[in-house]
Amino acid sequence: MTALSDPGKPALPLHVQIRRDLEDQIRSGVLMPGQKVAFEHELMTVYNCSRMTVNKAMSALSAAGLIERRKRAGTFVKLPRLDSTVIDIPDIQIDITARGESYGFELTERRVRTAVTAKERELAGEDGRVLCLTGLHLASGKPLAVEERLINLAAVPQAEAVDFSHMSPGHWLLEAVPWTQVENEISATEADAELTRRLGIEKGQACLVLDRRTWSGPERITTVRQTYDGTRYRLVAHFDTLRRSAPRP
Amino acid sequence: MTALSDPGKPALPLHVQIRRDLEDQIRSGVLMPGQKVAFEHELMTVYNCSRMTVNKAMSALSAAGLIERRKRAGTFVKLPRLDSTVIDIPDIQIDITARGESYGFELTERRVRTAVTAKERELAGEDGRVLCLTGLHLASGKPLAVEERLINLAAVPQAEAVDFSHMSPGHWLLEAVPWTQVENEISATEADAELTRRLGIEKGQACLVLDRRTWSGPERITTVRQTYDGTRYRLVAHFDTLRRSAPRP
DNA sequence: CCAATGGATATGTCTATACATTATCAAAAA
DNA sequence: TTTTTGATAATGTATAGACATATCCATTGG
Repeated sequence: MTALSDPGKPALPLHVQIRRDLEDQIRSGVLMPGQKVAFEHELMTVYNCSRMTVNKAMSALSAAGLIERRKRAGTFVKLPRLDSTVIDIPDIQIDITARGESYGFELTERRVRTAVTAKERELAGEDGRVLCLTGLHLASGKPLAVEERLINLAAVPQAEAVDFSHMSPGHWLLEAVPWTQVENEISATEADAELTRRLGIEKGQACLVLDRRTWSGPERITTVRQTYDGTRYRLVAHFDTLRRSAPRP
Repeated sequence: MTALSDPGKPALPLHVQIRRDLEDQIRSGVLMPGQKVAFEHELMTVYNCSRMTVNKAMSALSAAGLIERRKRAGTFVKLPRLDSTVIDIPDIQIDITARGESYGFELTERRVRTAVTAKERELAGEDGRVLCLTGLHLASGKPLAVEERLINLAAVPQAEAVDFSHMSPGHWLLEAVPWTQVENEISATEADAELTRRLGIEKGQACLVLDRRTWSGPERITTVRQTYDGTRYRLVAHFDTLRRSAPRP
């Protein structure tokens, strides 16, 4: 067995290597925002490769928003903007189990009805049928979040036959019905009487609210509001500019 | 003047056109998650171009996470995951003016001190000097958010000379000191006595909290907590899977 | 002194080709 | 039947060259 290449380094493609090198220089501060990056023909000689290979690396960084390229002038590290960063909003069940707690779901109410409220009609249209589910997400046995969900039965007819009494509808939907678009909204609210009772928290406590609407193509799938106990759980968003670029292995 | 090409359509590059077409098909539901996308050689004949051009379009979509490519098998629309979506968290000043309200900042407290608390030491290190600013963001003259900020004077010495009495420190920093990394955290809290007084809201009201830490290369720049009035302002996050792909003009 | 012009240059796009890599499928061997 | 083997087909990577496009910069003309 001759070791032609280190098995730990499975011969990373050259354009990936170039991209990584530049990324590292930006991340470490060797290349600061506004500073000029080497020309393509310079990197060509450094890496001893063709311009297309350098171009592929640079184009990827440009698409990721890390650098800016101007004809004749050259390439520069981009001044980052504070908007458009990446955030993780995981499925609540996955999130809870990931932090080592046991997950449970408890269905409180289940109704099938014709769309009447504005919210329901936005989802299912005039006279569409809607599955209304209300339940509780439990972390280590304790209530963590209240969920109020509407499912468009025209788009997901098989949902009507599913027993959600101990299964997270969101988790089921995630696997059963692939979506193509999502809209989320994060807000804060004060716990009203009902939240107080259902989450077992004090009246008036701050809660984090996550509203989510999903589509599958042109069709609306579901609308959900998850209200979290603000003290026990924080909908933590952890992000980082360079994550816009491809993740490392 | 012969109209070789519509001036409204400035001859979009072919690989961009191909990417857009596929994006549109995914967005509209013509191509559903899991479904097979045409082979490269098929798109070659459709668009009458070389394989490299098709490959560029497909690679971009793959990098954006919209499709999955498997050798020999082909290309498929990816099943979306609920995490890692794109969110806009704009600078508060820009955000307020963008929604047509007038913006104002009012400095409440300004101190230069040696790092003593854990938070300060995390920013400036042992015995580092820190600029502590506390202020109020005003939208249309009314308090909207309280800001508590620490600036690492070792990294940003020029901040000590700046008059922040009516200027948002965050906005100044954004232009004065380019950063390379950010970490954010969103949480909810109940308004305590001080928040109640400073924001002019009722005691116990729910507030949205945004904690942010920025780096410039290996160096820490600033730590800030912005606490928003939960009723008047919602830190609204609006996102969409396909935004991972490049934005449209 | 300022404006217009044009050349030089770096990036953008595209082609045609080559070979590498890998998963699939079918035929051959056990 | 099960396993192995090998051909095949798809993507992945890389090349060299060509032309397009935008813009910086110096030279020229007013």
